[in-house]
Amino acid sequence: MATIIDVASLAGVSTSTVSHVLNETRHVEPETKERVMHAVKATGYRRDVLARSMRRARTDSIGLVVSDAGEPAFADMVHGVEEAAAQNGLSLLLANSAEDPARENSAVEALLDRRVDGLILARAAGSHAGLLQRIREEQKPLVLLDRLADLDGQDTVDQVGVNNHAAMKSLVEHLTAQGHRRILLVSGDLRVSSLRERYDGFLTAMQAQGLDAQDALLCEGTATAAASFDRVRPLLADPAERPTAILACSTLLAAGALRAVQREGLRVPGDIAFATFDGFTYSDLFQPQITTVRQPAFQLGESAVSLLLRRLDKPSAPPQVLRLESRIEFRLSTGTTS
Amino acid sequence: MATIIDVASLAGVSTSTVSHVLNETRHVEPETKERVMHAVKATGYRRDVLARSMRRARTDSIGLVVSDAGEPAFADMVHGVEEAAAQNGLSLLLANSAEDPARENSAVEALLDRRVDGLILARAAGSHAGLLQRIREEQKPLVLLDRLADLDGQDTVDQVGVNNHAAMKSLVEHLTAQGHRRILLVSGDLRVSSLRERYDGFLTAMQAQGLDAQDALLCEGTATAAASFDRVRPLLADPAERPTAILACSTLLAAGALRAVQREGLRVPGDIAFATFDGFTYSDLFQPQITTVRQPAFQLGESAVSLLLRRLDKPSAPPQVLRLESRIEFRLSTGTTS
DNA sequence: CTGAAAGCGCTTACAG
DNA sequence: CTGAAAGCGCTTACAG
Repeated sequence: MATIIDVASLAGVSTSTVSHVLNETRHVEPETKERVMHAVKATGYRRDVLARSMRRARTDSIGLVVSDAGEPAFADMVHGVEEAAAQNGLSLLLANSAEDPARENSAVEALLDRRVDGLILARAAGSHAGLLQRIREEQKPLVLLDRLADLDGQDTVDQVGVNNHAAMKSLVEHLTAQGHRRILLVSGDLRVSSLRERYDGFLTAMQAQGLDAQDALLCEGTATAAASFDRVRPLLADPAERPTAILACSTLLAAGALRAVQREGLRVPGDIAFATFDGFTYSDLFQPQITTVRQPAFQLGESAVSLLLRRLDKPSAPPQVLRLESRIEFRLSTGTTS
Repeated sequence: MATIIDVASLAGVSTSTVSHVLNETRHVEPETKERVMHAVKATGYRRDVLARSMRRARTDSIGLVVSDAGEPAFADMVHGVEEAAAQNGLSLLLANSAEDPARENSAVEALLDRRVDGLILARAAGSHAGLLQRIREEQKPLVLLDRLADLDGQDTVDQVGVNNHAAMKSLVEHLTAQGHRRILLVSGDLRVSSLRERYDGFLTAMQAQGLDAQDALLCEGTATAAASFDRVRPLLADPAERPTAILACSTLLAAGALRAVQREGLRVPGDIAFATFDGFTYSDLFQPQITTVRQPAFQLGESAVSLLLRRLDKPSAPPQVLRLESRIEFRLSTGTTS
């Protein structure tokens, strides 16, 4: 491989000049510049990214750690991040914590070791409190994605998520407008900020409708489809007691709850209404057609990169919290009996 | 940040010794070794990955370029690659070509520039012929994933995909056993090896059943759900002429075809049978329940990393072609009328 | 068993 | 407008 020395000697200039031409970092006589560019072509020279990064503050790469690479919503976020990164000439280093805080920590350390210019994190449930502190002490630009930090009023970190409260409010209003009073919320692991927000939003919205928490059935802490199934099924047994609507806070939880509904021989929406966050692919093609709060996952990823670029540009700018709007796809599962 | 010099002087040894202790690359007196390790702790020293990579042949990173990061099957492959890479201490650089050969080329160049130890490629439809040649001339270890190369009998590159022929054969036999003769194949872009294999497998299997190509309806070249819809719908209009079964070769194609079926007011499987490759999430929870050839996408990703590691270990080993088996989920969409 | 020193391929003050 | 040279933080022959 040709080095900058080869180019310099072929062009009859110093390596400084070659470097400055390549980086456009100081004025070079047009004629000299052209000689350099010719030498670059002739030698097939390609700048060594590693050597370059070692000298500069930047590596032109960013790191992304997601909590569950297997979930479609996160896959879409990854997609969005990749797209935006590539468009800005940044390479993307991807890691998956699989909801394991220890893996999350080592993934972050590996990325810090590789000197990524910045980090985007969709943290694991139960993410270690020290992690953000650690990244801060490394002074590494950071953007939280989807799973945000509750920084007691202080926005000390850039974040982008969806407006869970608003979406939940619309959903609850939609259900109560149709007479539903006993609504089962399958809320999942409340250490996850997005799930916590949906949970809080639910309670607030119910209260606003004059329904207190007594009216609500709450399944907290369920983290898997199997757990969701196990928790939901017993609640459906007694026709007099059972909820008239189920609201699942993630795809996994929805899958478990829906299976419970089917195992109990109930029909959606005939016997029970059903809605979910995130949801299933191509919902409109299948029965039951399920009302779904669809996150703009791809855009979340893109926005995370935007925030990061802004932070790289202006390290001291005030932190920004972005809330994108989810779109609610109303379908027959919460409509009148078909 | 502490450097190796800080560690060396604190331990009272040379940087060589520190380096050798850290890399376990030559014998060091136990006592000396301990002094070094203490100094490492005391200084909070972390080896600079960039400087290290510059001196060594390896960067402990691999590059993955997928053709469509938005597709669930590819997302699962990414997941599998990440998992296996992390387990082997490799960082993963991810890029998406979005089925654009030009983007694919620049993604590969970016990864080569970053000196990844090896590349895993799920190539774009219409991938430039020169790409593999280019990677070979860089002598960069390469594994093809899912979208394999037809190397006229010569296996000159490591590859891992699924056994498309066998899966297609089972599917066709399943359909013909139920009396289907007019089967519509929505086959997609035949430049994509996996789709080509499914197409070829279909023709072979039909022939083996004594059905010639005349009996088959073939939709080639459709690359999107919309194209699939447009091509399929007219074929369903005439009850006397229409196929009795539809076989889609990807999720996207299935979505378009299924929409066409529904728009024509046909019922699955009452009016027409339906099966697909890849398919939809949680198919068992929804109607119609669609018979699906499920790729072991995660394992494909893992296997690609295995092949790459093997290649890194033994650069001159004979290339290996891995074919994993797909699992066919038989469901009501190809069963008797429900 | 260990060290002094060259060198990987760049960037960037410093000097003119 | 350009160049000589230091230096980024390591690894690794070479030497003893």
